[in-house]
Amino acid sequence: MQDKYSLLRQHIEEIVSITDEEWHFVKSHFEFKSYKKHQFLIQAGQAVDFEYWIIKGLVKAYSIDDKGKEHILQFAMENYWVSDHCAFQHQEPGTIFVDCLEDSAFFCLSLENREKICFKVPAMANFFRIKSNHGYINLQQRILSLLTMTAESRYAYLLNKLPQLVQRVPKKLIAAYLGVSRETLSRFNN
Amino acid sequence: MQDKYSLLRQHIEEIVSITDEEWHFVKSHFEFKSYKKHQFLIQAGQAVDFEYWIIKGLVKAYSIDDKGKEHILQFAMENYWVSDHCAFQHQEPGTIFVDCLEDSAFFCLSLENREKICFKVPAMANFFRIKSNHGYINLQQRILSLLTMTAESRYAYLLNKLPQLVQRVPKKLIAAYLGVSRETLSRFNN
DNA sequence: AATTAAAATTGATCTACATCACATTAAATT
DNA sequence: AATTTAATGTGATGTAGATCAATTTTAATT
Repeated sequence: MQDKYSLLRQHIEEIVSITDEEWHFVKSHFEFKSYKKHQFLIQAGQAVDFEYWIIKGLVKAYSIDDKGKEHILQFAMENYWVSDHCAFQHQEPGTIFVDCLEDSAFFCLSLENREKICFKVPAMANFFRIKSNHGYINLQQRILSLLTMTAESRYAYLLNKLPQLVQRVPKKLIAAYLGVSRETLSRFNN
Repeated sequence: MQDKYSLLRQHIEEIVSITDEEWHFVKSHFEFKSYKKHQFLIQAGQAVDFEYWIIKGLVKAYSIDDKGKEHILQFAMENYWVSDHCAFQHQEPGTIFVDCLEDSAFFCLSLENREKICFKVPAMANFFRIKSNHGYINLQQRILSLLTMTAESRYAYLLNKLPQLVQRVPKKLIAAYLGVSRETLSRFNN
């Protein structure tokens, strides 16, 4: 049964162990969806129904400022989790956009279902705790990079850390992620 | 029994419910410590033994760049959690400093003890999961503020969000938190 | 209270990076 | 293959904020 569900179970069992019975329960709370390139998972102003675990594909999460400029909060690809976590958590209208840079497939988890599985299956509470902790650590490092590094060294750092991402994504989006204009990025090294 | 331990229990029970028995178990895994102003909880290059829950006081978590300049990752006061989470999680030498801006008191939790209580008391796994999630959301908002706002509007935003912090802390540290020089900060508004 | 040290202000100058404008190249779409 | 659309590159110029330097104000410490 090497179907798409088994990928999710593998992802979970890299962090915690769950029994077949628990997995059966957990599995039933996820919903599969797939989207084409350019389609939106989340739009500012609208309800945020899910957190998305990415089976396949690549998305960007971003906000648009008053001048219409795009600022990228996150790129998310296979095995990443993405949502407008703030709006999702508080069940408020979203403030950011999430759309697909490639055709993509997801397992979707509602807030209600997430809380159900976390309180019914303790291992899942630990799974999300540990995942969330890793996410927190990553964001702290990004904040430090924004405070301490020049745009050019942030670019060098990203090239080193996620070379495949820089290949997979137009440079103007890399610029919007690094907090630099695309013109300036284009003037950096090679 | 309105001692310092009851504050911690209150803090936990704002998020999840635990029985007296569970609390007894949890409580025994925390260690109380207090530090004077200017003392270090964590220093770059040294082991990071704990996560700290702040009972009383105020600390800053920061890194020092190659030019000796200080960049503040976090201010933490009563009811906040603070550590070098990255080093703590991986049990590696720290890369940041955490020191006290005021005389402070803490409950300290080792990694081993954190995992023990999370796997023994499911409610605690949920407590840390939910706390970590909130932290993640806050950091995302800070990243967006660094990407989208000018230094001046970041300052206005902070003044509005945490006015008491801005009172409690020298402005040059506020500058180091916002990612702006103290001279520039001093030229803003009122 | 006196002394020392730290914090905040203010001016002058410098620089990393933004913005604007337009040319070039590459990738979608018909 | 031809046409449209998006991505990238490059020069010229502008600006938010940095850095340097010196002064004033405020807070610690003896």
